[in-house]
Amino acid sequence: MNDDCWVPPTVLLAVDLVILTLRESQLQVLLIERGVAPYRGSLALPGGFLNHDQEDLLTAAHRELDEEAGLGPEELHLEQLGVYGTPGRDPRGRVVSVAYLAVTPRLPEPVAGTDAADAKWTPVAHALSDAAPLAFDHRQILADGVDRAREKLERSALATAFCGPTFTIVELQEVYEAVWGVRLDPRNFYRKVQSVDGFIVPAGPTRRTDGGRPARLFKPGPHTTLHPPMTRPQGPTGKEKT
Amino acid sequence: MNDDCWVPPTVLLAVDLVILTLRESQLQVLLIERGVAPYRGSLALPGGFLNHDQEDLLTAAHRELDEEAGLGPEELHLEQLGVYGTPGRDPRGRVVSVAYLAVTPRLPEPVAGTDAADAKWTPVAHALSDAAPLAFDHRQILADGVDRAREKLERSALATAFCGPTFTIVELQEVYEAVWGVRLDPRNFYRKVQSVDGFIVPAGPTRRTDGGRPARLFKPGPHTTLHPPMTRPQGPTGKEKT
DNA sequence: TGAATAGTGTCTGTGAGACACTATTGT
DNA sequence: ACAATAGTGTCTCACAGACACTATTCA
Repeated sequence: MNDDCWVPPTVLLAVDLVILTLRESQLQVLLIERGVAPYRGSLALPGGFLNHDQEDLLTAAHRELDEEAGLGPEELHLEQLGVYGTPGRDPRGRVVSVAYLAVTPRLPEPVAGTDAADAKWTPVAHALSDAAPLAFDHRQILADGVDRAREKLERSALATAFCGPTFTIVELQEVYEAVWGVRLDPRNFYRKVQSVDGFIVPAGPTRRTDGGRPARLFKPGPHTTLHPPMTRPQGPTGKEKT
Repeated sequence: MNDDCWVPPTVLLAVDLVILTLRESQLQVLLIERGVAPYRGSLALPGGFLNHDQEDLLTAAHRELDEEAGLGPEELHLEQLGVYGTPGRDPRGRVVSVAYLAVTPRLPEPVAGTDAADAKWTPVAHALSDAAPLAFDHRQILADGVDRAREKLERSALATAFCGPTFTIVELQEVYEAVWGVRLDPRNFYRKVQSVDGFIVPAGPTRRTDGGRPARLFKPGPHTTLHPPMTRPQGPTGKEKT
């Protein structure tokens, strides 16, 4: 089957980042407008090729995160999402891309003067719609990333990664509502989230709001996996397979 | 940051397969004994490099599955597990490997006369122990694969992929017990599994056993996601993070 | 005082787990 | 008849969801 002189083919390796945050109660993703061909002018996920032959994948992801979004590696949730390597997905040749999922609490204005200052926060619903066709197969990658985030909210403390160092329970609820695309009962959520062992712990006193009773502040607890898990109402949001 | 003449580095791309099955009520994995350096003589997951420049990743995984395990693509659960690309993981150079998880119901004897006839079913517990050091980072890949399987048993109909076209409920229970490493109450499991909508449906009459009442036969139902999910007893099996 | 938001009490239905019990086979 | 395995009934406890109610702030 193999020639004696057969050598395995090589491919170009890239990383792509799905960077999610919550802005204006909406799930948003960081997109950049491509300045070079291919797909020049289209929106795309931040990403790029490995810098050199010995660069680790996760290191490369962090480097791109810093270059294109100005976000350092401190306390930033970063998780491998999958590999996208269909031949023809990139017109430049055989490019295999490793996608990473990142979640950030911060609300920096459209990212300061960085390498790619044309980075824009975009509502996920819009980025996935037909109105804004993304470059390459980035729409699929984004969809997979959002799906992953939805699942991880159930069994992990990922939701706190959307919030600042301290947060109110209502803020946490907004994360669940935005990512899952559902409405939750505040009273039941209030007790449920506190009954999960090690999920959140009280932090400091209270925070004033628009004119109601001030809310208690919490910070992430010691556990990253939730027992019992948060239960997502079965709804039209999660794609059901028949 | 980039030279004008900078070109992105290329890497070698491989696929590795975690092929799980149930034999003698144990979760077992298909391993091959390497005939060539590096790690000659060690046990390793089946896998190999891309055949050519335009081969799709999933296609390559199916090809290796066929070559090394004699398993065709028919009705075989195959799912991307992750990418393993740490520099130095392969002494031959920069090799990035895409791992796939496969689950098979069949119990072919140690695989017929195929390309790699030294493929062996090995209990996962043994393969993960220090007694049988696997080549490369395959121990980590295997551990990740088993973890993924454990999670998927909860929310998907993956368990039926371990069984033949028809199966009894006790057989299905043995899958859960072996993969999760727990004991379940047969009576509660019996009703639970039937209450999950579209998980399993009756098939044919009954199957005789060693000397008790014959069991009804079932086959996989139309749904691949389980509502509500099967609940795994919290135990020392699933790694808890603190 | 009233609007607004935070937080509590309590009921009800569903489902998990425990386990006594019945049903159907081989020897 | 008895052992062995399949399948049913039923109780109890925990928890999700619904929702009335209390608490604390600002205007």
